[in-house]
Amino acid sequence: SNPLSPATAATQLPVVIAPQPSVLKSTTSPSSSLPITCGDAAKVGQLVSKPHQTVSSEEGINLEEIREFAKNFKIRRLSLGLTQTQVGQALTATEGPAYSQSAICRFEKLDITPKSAQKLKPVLEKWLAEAEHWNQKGQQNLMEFVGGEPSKKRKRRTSFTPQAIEVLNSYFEKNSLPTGQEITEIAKELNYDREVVRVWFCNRRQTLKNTSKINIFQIQ
Amino acid sequence: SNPLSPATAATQLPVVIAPQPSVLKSTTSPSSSLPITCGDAAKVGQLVSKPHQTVSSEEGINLEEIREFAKNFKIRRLSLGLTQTQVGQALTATEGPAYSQSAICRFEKLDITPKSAQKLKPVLEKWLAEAEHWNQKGQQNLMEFVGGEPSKKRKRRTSFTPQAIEVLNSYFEKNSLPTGQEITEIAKELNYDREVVRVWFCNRRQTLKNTSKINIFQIQ
DNA sequence: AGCATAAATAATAA
DNA sequence: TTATTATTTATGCT
Repeated sequence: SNPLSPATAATQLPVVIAPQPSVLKSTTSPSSSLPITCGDAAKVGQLVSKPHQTVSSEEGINLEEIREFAKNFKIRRLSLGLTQTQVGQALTATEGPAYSQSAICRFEKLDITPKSAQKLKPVLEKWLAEAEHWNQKGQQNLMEFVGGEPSKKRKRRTSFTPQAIEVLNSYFEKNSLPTGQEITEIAKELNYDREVVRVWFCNRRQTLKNTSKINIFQIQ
Repeated sequence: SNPLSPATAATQLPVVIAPQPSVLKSTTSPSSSLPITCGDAAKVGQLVSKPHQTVSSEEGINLEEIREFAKNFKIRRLSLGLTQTQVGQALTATEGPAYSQSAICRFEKLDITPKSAQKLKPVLEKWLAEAEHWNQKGQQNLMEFVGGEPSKKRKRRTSFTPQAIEVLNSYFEKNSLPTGQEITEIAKELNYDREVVRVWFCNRRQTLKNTSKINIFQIQ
């Protein structure tokens, strides 16, 4: 199976979120002493903080339920290793109109009206459950479901221009351990500091080492 | 009590992390087909991917156990709403020498030697358990334990005037990487917070990079 | 309704 | 490790 998920029966430390887990980011700041303007478009995050009003009067919406879901949604999303952007894009692809990163963000923060939240909740719930289902079958399946690149590598930090990197890489391919003389020449050609080029090769070798984690013979 | 933790008995959707949760970020890219140079200082992330070697031969270290812990550590940390920086700072305060954000990052990514990981694991385990304990008693207690501000609010988003942006851009054109001294002067001239100006340059460099990246065909 | 981008967080070159 | 870049999240705005 997935090399990232070996055959050990269960996690050694089963992660069970505490009965009353904290909000991931204390975004719904409880210390906010601003008066709740329960006017035309009060947000869930505001309403739910009112102790006795857990059900939106007009709509018959269980705000408490939504709040719990929003909280759990974030944790489950993170457990799957997904970003708000990924969720938004995937939803846009599968569910129809458009779900921007902003929309996911605002849902998680409950910075939306109860009506919007109520509408969005089942969509997210269904999608997340499906995503978790695919994840069971391996990370690759999840990423396929999400629609992102299966293994989009994080771009390496660099202060070099793309052109320079291309040249450096071509040199590196030929010889990953250039001599001092060669380094000097490359630096001159690219018009970079010699020391910078030397360090680039060091880090490049380092990266190679660190990224060559997977045994090529190990078919998942 | 805490307005964030109302009296509802339990979470409606108890978040139980799946038996085999995925790594949060797919950092250990499985597609890498580079040969493993099992040299002097193989990292846990490297070693653990070798199917039959779950125990480091020399050290008697259970790599699989460490990997599971690292994975769960991240999820549990996020569930508590803590950042790597917070963990590092708190550990530095309570446990002694120094645990930087980078150190936590590297542990979670297992970009460290088994020996280091083995040494760090119990420290993190103990600390995290304690943090979870305090969290049970309310978010405030957790934040107190962590030592950070109870509810550090996100800075309000700054709106630059068009004039200010014009000036900033002209500076950026001349030098996209101003020194601390220069930043201070620019901030003073424009009457903006120094930090705000610094971040503006960071983001501006980012934007430039992202837009100039479009025409790169590095399709392998 | 969502884009553009400021701010915050994580990863990594030095 | 430490500074800085890369990435993600959050929000001002229209």
